[in-house]
Amino acid sequence: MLNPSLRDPAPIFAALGDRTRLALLDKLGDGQARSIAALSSDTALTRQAITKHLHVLQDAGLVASLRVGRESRFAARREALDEARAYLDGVSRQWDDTLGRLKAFVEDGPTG
Amino acid sequence: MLNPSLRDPAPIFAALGDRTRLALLDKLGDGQARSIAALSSDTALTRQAITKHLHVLQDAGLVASLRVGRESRFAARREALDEARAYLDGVSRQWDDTLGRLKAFVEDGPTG
DNA sequence: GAAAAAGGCAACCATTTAGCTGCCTAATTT
DNA sequence: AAATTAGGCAGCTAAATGGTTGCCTTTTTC
Repeated sequence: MLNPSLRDPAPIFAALGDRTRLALLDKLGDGQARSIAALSSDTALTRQAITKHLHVLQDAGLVASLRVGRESRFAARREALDEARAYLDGVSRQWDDTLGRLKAFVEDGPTG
Repeated sequence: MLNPSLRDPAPIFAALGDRTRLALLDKLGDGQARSIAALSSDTALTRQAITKHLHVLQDAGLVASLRVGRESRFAARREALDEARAYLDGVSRQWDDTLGRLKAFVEDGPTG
């Protein structure tokens, strides 16, 4: 098995697998915590749709939220992102060792 | 906007967002091309389920297939993986610059 | 040439997902 | 205290997802 890491990275990738959510992470990328209203303005989607996406990101650990007065502020979290990166780096490292055979697949047809 | 890369990385992440598919990529990680039958053995799932997953991976560019005689051989592809890695690295680099503010969010509450 | 192995195709089902609307509560603002 | 703003909660719908079974074609093998 490749990555014997403790958590299953699939939910993190699943959370990243949506344009709207990637855009939200992009907005939060400056480190500012933002309210749902702030994150919903300048989108075509409704506040509730954005709220759902934020919860998906939060369940995956990619953002954290904090209630402040009447608003809920969301901010990006490094940890889950780093898990995803570490996983992909592990896969990439494994594939590095076998590039020759992959090349052979393309040029000469599969050998396995 | 963060990554002005040509393709939308969301479909790649979506393809990675499933345990079964990550396991398939893991199996293909040694560079050997494998038939659907080979990839379906030792799974609890049916051949057809595995076939569907392989097509999801193929649509995302993470694997390539080649018909050889009566079998379809699948092999891992670097390109899509590298796109995903490059995207996450870009996000990570952006977040690096703002770690101080993220820290402040955790310790002192959000400031935005 | 018959049997077995590999796999494509289609239909079906249950669950999840992505979005909406409507309504209610809780803070702020005026 | 009334109006506004932020957002939670519930219910609904359409489409996508993950899985199944059944059947057919093609290629090997015996």
